[in-house]
Amino acid sequence: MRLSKSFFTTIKEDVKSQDCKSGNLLVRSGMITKVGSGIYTFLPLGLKTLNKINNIIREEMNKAGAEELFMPALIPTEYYEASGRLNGFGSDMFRLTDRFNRDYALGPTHEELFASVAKLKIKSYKDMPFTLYQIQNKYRDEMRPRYGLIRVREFFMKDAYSFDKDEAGLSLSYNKMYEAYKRIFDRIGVDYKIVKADTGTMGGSLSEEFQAITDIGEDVIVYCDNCDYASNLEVADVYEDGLINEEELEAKLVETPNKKSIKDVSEFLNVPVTKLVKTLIYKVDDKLYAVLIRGDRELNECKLEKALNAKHVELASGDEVKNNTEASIGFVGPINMNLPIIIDSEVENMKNFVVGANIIDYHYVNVNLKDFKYELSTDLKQASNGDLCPVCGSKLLFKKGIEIGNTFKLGTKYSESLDLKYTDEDNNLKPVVMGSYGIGCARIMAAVAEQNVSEDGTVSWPINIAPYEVVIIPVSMKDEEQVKFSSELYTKLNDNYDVALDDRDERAGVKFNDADLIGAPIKVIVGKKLNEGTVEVKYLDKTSNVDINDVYDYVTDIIKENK
RNA sequence: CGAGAAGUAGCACAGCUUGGUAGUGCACUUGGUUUGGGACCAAGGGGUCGCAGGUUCGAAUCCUGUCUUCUCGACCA
Repeated sequence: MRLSKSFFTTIKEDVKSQDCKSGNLLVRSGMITKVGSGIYTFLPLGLKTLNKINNIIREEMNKAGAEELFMPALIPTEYYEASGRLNGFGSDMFRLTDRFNRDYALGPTHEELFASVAKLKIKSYKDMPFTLYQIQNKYRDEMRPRYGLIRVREFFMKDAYSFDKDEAGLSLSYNKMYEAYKRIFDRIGVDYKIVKADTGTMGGSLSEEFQAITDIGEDVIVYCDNCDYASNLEVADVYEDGLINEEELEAKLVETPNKKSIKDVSEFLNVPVTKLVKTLIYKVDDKLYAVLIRGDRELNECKLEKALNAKHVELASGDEVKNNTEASIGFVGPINMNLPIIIDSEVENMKNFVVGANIIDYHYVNVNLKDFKYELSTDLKQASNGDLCPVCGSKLLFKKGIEIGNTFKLGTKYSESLDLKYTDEDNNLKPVVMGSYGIGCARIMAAVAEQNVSEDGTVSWPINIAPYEVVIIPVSMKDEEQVKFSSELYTKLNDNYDVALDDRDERAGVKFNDADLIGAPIKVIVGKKLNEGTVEVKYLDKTSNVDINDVYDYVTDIIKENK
């Protein structure tokens, strides 16, 4: 593209409307522009990158045997009624009515429609497996859109579903998508980690997320450098201390005046915090529970929610604790507790520990499991700094990530609620076994930008998704030789590559700055040294003087090597 | 949804307290000088001050309502 003839517009200063580096860069470089809260237009430059991302996704999906289709965003609400999710989405779903007062939604997700499409084909076990996908807009009425393209209300998503007759088939389909996802993200050039993730309230047996590593990530990922272990914090396992071999003593009441915190009690009684067990009163869907966990641990609310199959959990207020136990915060404990008790599995391995006495200003020491009854023991620990890898025992590391992809073994949850069944070899009706696979297309763009923005607010795009692979800059448009050479090189390169020729009648500084803003990985600067027979080629941070007869090969070699 | 803040030219802002008919920088137009990292000088163009109502001789400014946007929190298949 000749920039003089292009819809190309950049903004010199930071924009106030953006709250992160990538949003600022994307707006300043003229790739996107904001229309409303969480709603964006993709300008020609931005659409080039988005299309490149989408093409890579398409190529790899097709290679993996998935077939593309296209569904509407405007969906009659009957589809969501049938699956029972109309209320589940609540106000996250954009709803509207037509002129006859019929109800519609802007689809937040398309499980229902995929299932109804699959029904067209699936009658017998012989009709599977197959995988369908689309790249389409999704609509979610987010409470608070933010971070440029990262949390928006209308967004592009590649969603795919696999349909199999059994778990074994699902595993094969799943692995194909998993491998395709790795190739997609590798080709795009995003820095990512694959982590174990929450299977949510939707059930399903395995969920893995592809997380782009950035500081503005909304998820925390936990990983190990020594082995492959990586997990979303929500479900991260922690290395658990084993059974303590101690003779069980008799529980004893001790006075601990005004010692409420774990630290205070530990110091006052002179016992290590790992000998303490704290009792947290949680409100789980309006029902109160006492939850026990070792003194130095934090509780993972996501795990608690799952363990109790609850919709919402929160710590009970001070008043709620007072009104429902014999004590107040700091002194509640499992003995003489009238609320149901849940314990973290690690507590099972402890002996002679300290707990609140359920009497203000008292604790029990030498407490053992036999001293109280509990309903459930399960892993409730939040991984935190200093914890060890549950697989190899090395130190766990933490980073923030943005979810850019998700692969999920859904199983039969949806096929059952959506009545998607087939006849098997023995003439029995069985639910189809499904997998779901999503990618946030434009979110990748934001994540990559976030990862590659430099201090001065410019960017260098990975070559496979750069809007332009090469920018050619004739330094002076008054120099006929520069103009001529640039134009010839442009014509030659542009046949096979995506090239911008900055033939605008601008000062060199303006062109250099704009080139940095649009982030072309290769810059060819045609300047003074042209009459000595060389031009400058800048790739990443390296600048080389290249003979004008070799430039074409030099540039094409860089592209070929890095694609 | 709770708490807070802001809407004035394409962008970033001042003016508002103390009402008198709109301003600065960038961008834009024209002319000139410049020309390897966002040039300079000069002259211009562009705004029903978010919207609606009220007070007043007179409202960007005061009052009421409303819409939108942003920040923090809660929420997030």
